[in-house]
Formats: sequence, structure tokens, C-alpha cells
Amino acid sequence: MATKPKSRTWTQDPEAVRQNILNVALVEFAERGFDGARVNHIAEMTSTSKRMLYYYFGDKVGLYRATILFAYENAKAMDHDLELDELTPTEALKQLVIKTFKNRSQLETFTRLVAGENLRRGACVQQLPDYRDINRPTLELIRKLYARGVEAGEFKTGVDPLALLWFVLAPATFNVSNQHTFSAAWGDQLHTETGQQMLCDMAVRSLLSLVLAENDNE
Amino acid sequence: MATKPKSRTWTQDPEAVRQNILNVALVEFAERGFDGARVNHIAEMTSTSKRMLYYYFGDKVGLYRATILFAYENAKAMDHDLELDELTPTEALKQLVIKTFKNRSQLETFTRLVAGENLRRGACVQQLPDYRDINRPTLELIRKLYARGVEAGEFKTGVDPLALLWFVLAPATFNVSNQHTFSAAWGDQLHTETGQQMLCDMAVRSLLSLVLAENDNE
DNA sequence: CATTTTTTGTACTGCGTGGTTAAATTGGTG
DNA sequence: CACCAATTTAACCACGCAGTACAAAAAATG
Repeated sequence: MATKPKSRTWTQDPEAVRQNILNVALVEFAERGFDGARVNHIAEMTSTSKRMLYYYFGDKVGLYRATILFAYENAKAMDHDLELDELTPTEALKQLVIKTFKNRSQLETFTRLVAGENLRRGACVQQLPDYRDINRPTLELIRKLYARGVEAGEFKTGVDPLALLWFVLAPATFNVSNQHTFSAAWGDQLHTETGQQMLCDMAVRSLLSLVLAENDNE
Repeated sequence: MATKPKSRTWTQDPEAVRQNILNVALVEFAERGFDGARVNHIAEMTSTSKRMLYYYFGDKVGLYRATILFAYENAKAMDHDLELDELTPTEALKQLVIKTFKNRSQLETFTRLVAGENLRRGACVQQLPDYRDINRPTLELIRKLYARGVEAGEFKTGVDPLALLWFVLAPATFNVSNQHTFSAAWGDQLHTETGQQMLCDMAVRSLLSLVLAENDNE
């Protein structure tokens, strides 16, 4: 596992320990939620001791806060591999929906963490000063993409980019964060390989229907 | 407040007590999640004592289970006031989306409870024998509606009713269960009166785009 | 009224929790 | 080595938690 600070320079150590703790905490908080998470359990899973959690993060809430930021950094790192600028607006939007949809199900941990934070009514993220900054690029991406589509005559005017973003996130998020009650209620056909393919495809089409100019096949 | 049997006659009313407990427990579980909920706190809010919680429901999990069933019963009661049979399929589907969307935001408590249960990976609902039965009518409703639409030539064929249901629930659910992180990230314009109106309208249009026959533009 | 059965209140318990105390260990520097 | 500051360990604590023991009071039954 994480090779413990047995090396010489202790100055670099704290960061490795911090990362180790955050990685473990992320899993625990995402798995059990803030209230369900146990500091003791997190401590046991790290390669350091409980005292170190408090040494570095103060208390449970402090650790939780740091974990959320950590999770967003991780998640945002994935966003960067989107290369949408070279595609036509329509194709780019399509890809964005698909990527988002697949990302969220890969990043189940992240999605669960966010769901948990919503259950807390965003108590934590509201107090993070740079939360908006973290998320700004996402909206900016869509805004530009939409503007490009309008300019190219592919998209109709008057659509709110924020609402567009909302409709990109909604299916992708719901797909993960409600899968269990949905499957339990009506079966898990939609959470098979082919089911997911279908949902993703439908998500694309339904979103495009909101932005495509009317005269598309005329 | 519920005038409890203080000194005099017992007024043997087990059912009322049960209901009272469930109402309080629903709020607590929805508010704080299973792990965050406190049996003591629930007890204090009822007009009876903690002992009765255990008398009627065994333990915390038992109470939670009963609460979930209770919440579903409450929620399903609202579903019944939909009178879709007299509308055209297209209009009926439209109304279904709108009603679902508005219902979910009214039933925030219910939605939060479900979100919490998903964080538990549906551990509870999976063990409820009649969970599927409870939810069956919802899918059945859509199935019939869709069949009616196909028959009337308004809907295209080959659409999975389950996926349709999924796309009815996704925006309505996301709207509630992710509102806090979304607002914190990009502002709350979408959660104002007009914003909600817009989202609801877009939800309708995007869903219809999935089912309407191609020859829609008269 | 005596007896049994059901419903409620009081007071408690054992344990796991978040958090802490205080000292030991380590590496760097003279 | 002596010394200091950064780090780690181990034992510890107060408290809140889910759950219970016990039985009084009300109803049901005779």
C-alpha cells in the first residue's frame, strides 16, 4: 500500500499522509454518508493513526470538507479530456451528454458523495468559498458550446445554458443516485449494458430536441 | 396538539399512536437520514414515549422500514388524483410529467427519504416483499398510456415504457435531490418560480420528443 | 373486586462515538 | 551528542446512542 514515510525528507511526508487519508475518507463518506461514516473506521483503513486525522484536519467536519474538495478536484480532472472544440456543436453536445452519462456511473463514489451532501442541504459546499469557482468551468463550457451552435445556425436561440447544463446532469445523476430504488421497484433491465446504452442514447436525443433548430430536416 | 390520554380513560388507540410515530419518524428520517436520525429525538416529537417506538416497531431499523412503507402509501395517495384517461395520450403524458415534476418538489420529504435509501443501496426496500407491488401501478399507468398513444398513432412504436418512466422521474427527482449542490455551484435561478416553470416545460418537451411520432409538424 | 392482559412511563445500561492527553519517536541542525 | 520541532503512537475520556428492565396504570374478563 502507500509506502509510509520511511524515507528521509519528512517535509514531503505530510502531503502523502494527507492524500492517503483523503483517499480513504472519500470512500468512507461516499459509502456511508457523513453521519454513517466513522472516524475510527477511516483511521483503520489509512496507513496512519486516528490522531493524524485530527492533526491534519481538526475534526470530522474538517475532514469532510477537505474530502469534498478533494473529490471535486479528482472529478474535474476527468472533465479535461473532453476535446469538444473540434467537433460541430451538435456533435459536441452529443459527446458531452454521453461522456457525462458514462462518467457519472464510473464516478459512483463522487456521485454518492454529492447525493449525501444534498441530503445535508449543501451545508458544507455552501461554506466552501471556492465552490462556485470550481464549478464555473462546467457552465462556461456549455455556454460557449451553445453560443457556437447558435452562431452556426444549428441551435435555436433563447435557450438558457444553465438549464441545458441541468438537463445534461439530470439523467446522468439520476442514473446513479436512484438506481437502487428504481431497480428494486421495476427491475434492473435499465442498468444492464444494453439498458444503459439505450438510456444514454435517449438522453442524447431528448437533450438535442431542446436545442436543435426547428428547420433541421427541411 | 394531539391531546394524549393524560389521566383519564385510556382511549385505546394503537393505530393513532402508530400513525403519530410514523409521521414524526418520516420527518426525522427524511431530514437526517437513517444514520443521522435519533430515536430519542423521534420519541420526543411524538405524543408518546420511546418505549412505544420499540413496542410497535421493534428497533430502529424496524421503524425505518415501516416509515418507508408509510411514505410510499402517502405518496401513492397523491398519484390517484391524476385523471389521465379522458385526455389524449399526448396531453396525458404531458400532464403526467408536469404533475410528477410538481409533486416531487411538494413531496420533498418523500424524495429525500428515497435519496437516503439509495445511499444505503436500497438495503431496506430490497427486503420489503411488497415493494414491487407498491410501485407496479406506476409503470402500469405509463404502459397503458403509451399503448394508447401508439394505437392512436400519436406515439411511435418501439419505445420501452420503463425507460419512459425513467425519463419522467429523472428530471423530477434530480430537481429536488440535487438542488442544493446545483444552486451552490451555479446559482438558484432555476429554483425560482419562473425557473421551475421553464424546467418543467423543457422536461415535457424533451420527453415528448422521445415518443411522438415523427410526423408531428402537422 | 380480584386477576390477567395490554399499554405506557421511568430509569437505566453497555458500548461505540468523536475527540484528547501526554508522551515517545524521528529527522534535521548545531 | 544535545536540542528542537515535526510527527506518531497508545491509552484514555465524556457523552450520546440504541436498546431494556421493571413495573405501574388502564382495560378486559370473571
